[in-house]
Amino acid sequence: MDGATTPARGRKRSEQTRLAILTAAYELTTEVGFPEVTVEGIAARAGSGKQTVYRWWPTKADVLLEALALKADLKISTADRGSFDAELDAFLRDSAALMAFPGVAPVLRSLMAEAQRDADFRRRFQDGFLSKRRAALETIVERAAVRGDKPADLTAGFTADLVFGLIWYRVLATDRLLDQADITAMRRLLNEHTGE
Amino acid sequence: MDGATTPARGRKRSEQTRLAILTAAYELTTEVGFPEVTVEGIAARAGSGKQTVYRWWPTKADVLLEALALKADLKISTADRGSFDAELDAFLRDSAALMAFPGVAPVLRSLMAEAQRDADFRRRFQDGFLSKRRAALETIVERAAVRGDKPADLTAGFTADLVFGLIWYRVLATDRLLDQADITAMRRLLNEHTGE
Amino acid sequence: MDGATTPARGRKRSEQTRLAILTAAYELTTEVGFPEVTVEGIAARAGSGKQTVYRWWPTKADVLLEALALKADLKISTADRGSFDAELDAFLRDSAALMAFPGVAPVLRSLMAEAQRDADFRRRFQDGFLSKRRAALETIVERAAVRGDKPADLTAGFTADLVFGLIWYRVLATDRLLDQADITAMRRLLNEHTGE
Amino acid sequence: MDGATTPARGRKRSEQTRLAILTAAYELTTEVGFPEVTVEGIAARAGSGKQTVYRWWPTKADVLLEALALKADLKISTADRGSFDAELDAFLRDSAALMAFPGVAPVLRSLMAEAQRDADFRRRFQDGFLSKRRAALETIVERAAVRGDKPADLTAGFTADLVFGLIWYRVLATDRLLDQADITAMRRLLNEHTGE
DNA sequence: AACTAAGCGAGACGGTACGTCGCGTCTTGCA
DNA sequence: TGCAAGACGCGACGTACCGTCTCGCTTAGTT
Repeated sequence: MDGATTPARGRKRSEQTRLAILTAAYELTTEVGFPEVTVEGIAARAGSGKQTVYRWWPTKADVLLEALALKADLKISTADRGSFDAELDAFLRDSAALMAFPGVAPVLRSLMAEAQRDADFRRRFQDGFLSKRRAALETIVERAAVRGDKPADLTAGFTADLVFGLIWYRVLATDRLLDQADITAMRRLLNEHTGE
Repeated sequence: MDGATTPARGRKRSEQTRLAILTAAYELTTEVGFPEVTVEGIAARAGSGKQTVYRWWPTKADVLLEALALKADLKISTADRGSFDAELDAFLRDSAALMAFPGVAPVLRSLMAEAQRDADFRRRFQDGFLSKRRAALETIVERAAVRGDKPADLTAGFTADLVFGLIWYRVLATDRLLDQADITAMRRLLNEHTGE
Repeated sequence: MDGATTPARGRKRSEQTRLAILTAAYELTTEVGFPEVTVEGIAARAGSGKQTVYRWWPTKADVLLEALALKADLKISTADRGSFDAELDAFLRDSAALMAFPGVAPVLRSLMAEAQRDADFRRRFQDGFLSKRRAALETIVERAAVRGDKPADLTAGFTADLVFGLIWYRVLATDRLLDQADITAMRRLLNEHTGE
Repeated sequence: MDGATTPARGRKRSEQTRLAILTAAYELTTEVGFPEVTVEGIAARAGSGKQTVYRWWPTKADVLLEALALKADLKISTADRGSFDAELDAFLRDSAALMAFPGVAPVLRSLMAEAQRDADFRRRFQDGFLSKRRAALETIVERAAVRGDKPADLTAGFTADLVFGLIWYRVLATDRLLDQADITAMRRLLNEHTGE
């Protein structure tokens, strides 16, 4: 119900243009870097008018946030793997793989940067990206709690802060991404006193 | 010795102007937020010319980086407190206090954001801020290793990534700062298997 | 035919803004003098953006050159009056009247000065103003030649140099404009040996 | 008397620096054109400080006005040659020669342009250059009046306006200098009705 | 088939800040 | 006191994008 939202008169939104804009934004960002990307530049490369960009996205960061979903596989498996450690391992591997996907790390760094500058986008970035990933990890921790193999004194929230803290700090403040050693160290740290 | 530096001809740099610019930049940032701060605005409030700002700092972020040292006490105690846990506790308290200092959290968020946009500033931010704090924490971990109360399988680098990851992720991605519970949780996590 | 000109897409140029800019430029020049006029000032008074000025005119001198055509009647009568002397008289009176029109003398002095500084504007000033007036005077001389009452050994070009030389030298190097005595002297000089 | 004007204490003005500045100004003007010449540029080329330029000359145009006297022979012969025509001929040849001297025409055009922009310099340019040459020509005309071979109805002033008008209009508004034909035409014009 | 919305590419518009340039003034230390 | 060096306050430059606003055209329903 509530389907009475005006029966959609006039010309329909062009899906082709939408994709052209998202692609242009993503490519431009990888080529010249986010700060050099302009709405004018996106529109020019996409062969669209500026107005068309502004009609559907409030800022260029929002274009990129949507482009990310188009370009990279953002799905994280939260399937039950029998043990907390196995699921944590899968989660960390998935996250590392996402970061290693071409163009993803620079885009995410730019979006996190933009979230510091624009409070409105910050909220959209949290809702559209950050909290989805957080929810996945918290699901794993909570399932471990039910199952009984969760480290005794870790809350889901603190665990998420730790894990995402590591991932983000690496990409934002250092020039290294997560490697196998990091994943191993994190698993050992979070598992060692499980049974205590 | 070392006398090869030109004997300083011409008018000397005005220390008064330097302080006025740093103060103006810091105040403006707390008042209107970093993105709204302009070099023109800084110069206007400081009663200086734009050129004077550009003569000594490459970007407004660099002004703010230097202003931070002026406004906030950036010293972290790395004094030997007898145990790893005591020193970690002091470090975390110091860090939490710094973040809670008026204006510091917004400024640091802005500088980290800027470091994502400007590769040159990124390096200056790392050298002038990030690596100094990292070095302090690594000192603590290494002293613990010598002393023998360091958690067995933690390297200094990974420990730093974990600790700073938590601190930065909190301020960048959430709206909460470190509290006593976080400090306790982190200490317990890093100490529990010390003797194992 | 001649339809090869692109069919004019996008928003059209605002005639209202064009007039506002021309008027602002002319008024500012009479109020504070050409060197104190800035493109910023013109745009501000016209209520336009600087870019709009730069989009249509290469320099502030070009704005003024066009404003001149708007503000002052630049038409010179070259109608056949029966005799060279009568037409020369009319031409000199018209020229003196133009120079006496409010604001015109300062504007023309400024444009001639600018033509010395900027070789590109020099050409536009010649094409858009100087050679038009020259052509008018040369028309008069050539008609006199046909009619037979032209001073024997004066070419059209030299006559133009003499007449415009007098007019311009007066306004540029002295502080007096042409008066009736000057017009009489010039007519006598150029007519006396007509029949010889 | 009045010799009590302080016996000149302190270091004396450096004649070497004065010449270096005048030469630098003249050369720069011929090389890059007056508008591109800056006081900073003059000082840099002369190996002096900006302050030294400002101490002795109010504007760069004044430097150039003085440099002109240094670089070009500004003397005009007003010697009695027996007839008005002979003296006029000499005057016109001298003037044409001056204009043809390397660098002089561009410099004079620039100074005349500057005189339109700066009322104070205008006066100094008139006193230091224009009226000197005018005086020379008026001397010739007045001597002719005494001698009795002056064109009957020409005043000295109007004659000067005509002659200088021609010379200046040519250099300011056209791209041709005076040639032999012009001199001949002018002589014929001003002499033909001498005996009437 | 005609009418009425909307979407669209194009591009002009009012703004605002950029980073640079040159102005003319003011130390600073040496001659 | 003159001078070279050079920092300073100031203000305009011409450019780049911002986000908004026509403009004429295209694409769909709705009458």
